[in-house]
Amino acid sequence: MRLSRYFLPIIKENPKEAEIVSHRLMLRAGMIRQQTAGIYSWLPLGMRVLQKIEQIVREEQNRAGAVELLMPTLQPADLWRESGRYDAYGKEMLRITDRHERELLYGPTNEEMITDIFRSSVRSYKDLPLNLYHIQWKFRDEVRPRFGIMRGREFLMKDAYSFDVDKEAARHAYNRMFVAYLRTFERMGLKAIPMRADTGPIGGDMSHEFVILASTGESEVFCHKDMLELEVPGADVDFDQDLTPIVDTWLTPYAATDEMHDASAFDRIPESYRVSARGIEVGHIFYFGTKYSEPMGAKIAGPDGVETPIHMGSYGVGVSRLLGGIIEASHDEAGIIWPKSVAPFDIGLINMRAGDAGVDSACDDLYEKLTNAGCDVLYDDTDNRAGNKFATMDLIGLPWQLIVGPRGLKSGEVEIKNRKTGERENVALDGVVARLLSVD
RNA sequence: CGGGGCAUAGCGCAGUCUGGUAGCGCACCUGGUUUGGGACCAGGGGGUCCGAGGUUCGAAUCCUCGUGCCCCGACCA
Repeated sequence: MRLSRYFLPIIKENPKEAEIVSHRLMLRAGMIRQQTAGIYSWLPLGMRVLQKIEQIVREEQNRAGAVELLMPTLQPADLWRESGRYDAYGKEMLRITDRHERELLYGPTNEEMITDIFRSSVRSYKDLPLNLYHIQWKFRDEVRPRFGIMRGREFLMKDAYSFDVDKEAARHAYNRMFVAYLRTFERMGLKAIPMRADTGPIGGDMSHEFVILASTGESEVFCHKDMLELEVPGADVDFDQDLTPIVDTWLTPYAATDEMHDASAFDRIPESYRVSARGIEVGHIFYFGTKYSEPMGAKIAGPDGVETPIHMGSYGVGVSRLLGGIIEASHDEAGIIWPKSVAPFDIGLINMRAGDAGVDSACDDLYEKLTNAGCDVLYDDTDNRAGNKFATMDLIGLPWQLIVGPRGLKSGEVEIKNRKTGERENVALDGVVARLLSVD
């Protein structure tokens, strides 16, 4: 993409409303624009990252055997009356009336709707297990939206719902999502720690929040240092096998959020192994049994022909929140540092002397070669003063910068810079494409 | 929902106390000089001063009532 033809509204000064670093950087890098409290437009750069994150989530859901569909943002109120949540949900739910006075709501979550879809078509235990998910915008009318995209009212969420014949089968479904989440966050360069969460009236140990550590996190979290060293399962993990051994290794070291914290258990950990930090919740999984299937009549016939309510679980990932989370976890004074897997572009190509025939043609040539090699390149071909090109590239945080100017070309060299380490390297012009293709 | 604050050009702000031609920096446009890490010179454009009422010869400024946004707390992917 040529910058001269792109839409990248960089802001040089700090918007005063943005207190935390991810919010500030997203506004400054031209990724988002607030439209009203807790509601944002996604500008081109932000949308690219959002789609990258979404795609990683999607790939790992698919790998774990979940099946994608798409449910609407608007839902009929009657569905929620069936589960009893229409009244219970309170003011956080945005309620809408259409021209025929029909009551609708902007979905804050989709348990009711997915249960409705399931019950209309599935009758037999032979159709199970089943895990359906979608990635769709949600709306929760938070009292106080804040931190930019991290706590918006409108947010993009991946929500998956599992359907199983009994609790044991549901545990396997739970474990599959557990492992999928470990992989999902790892791929985004995040250390996400599963922490036991409140299960509410269901009880048991089948609810976990996935929390990433960041100094600006909203809540306080505690864990054993070992938790940070655990190995995340590889892409070859077999989701049909018993995943309990993997999950158990992740449930053994101490890890708890503020509200689940057991101070005395924590104190039994040797002091040098205690980690107490701030955390951002990026995922939440839980098993809730027949909470919705029972009132909504979602039953299946077992081998004996007897109909029983299905056992369900739901599994959420805050897709839009992850952008903020990743930035909180990965930035410096100059701006964002995107992990390669979610970077909006792989390489920023800087033309130091736009308008100079020699530099232009060298840049154009590199742009074409890198693009043909499958790289996403943001090519700054503008004739702005040299100075702020670097600042812009640093701000938007592309993993690599490729700097081409008359000085280097004189000796047939260009410069590459690693955004993360700040290391610069001069490379022969004819070898730089190969060099960039070989780096991470 | 409790507490605090803010609203003046795209962004950051001054002006408000003490009413009298709407300003500054950055950004933007034109011309020129520049060019290797947030340039320089000259010129220029851009404002229902959040809204509605009121007081006054005259309101960004004073009064009343709204609205929006931000921050702290309680609640949440």
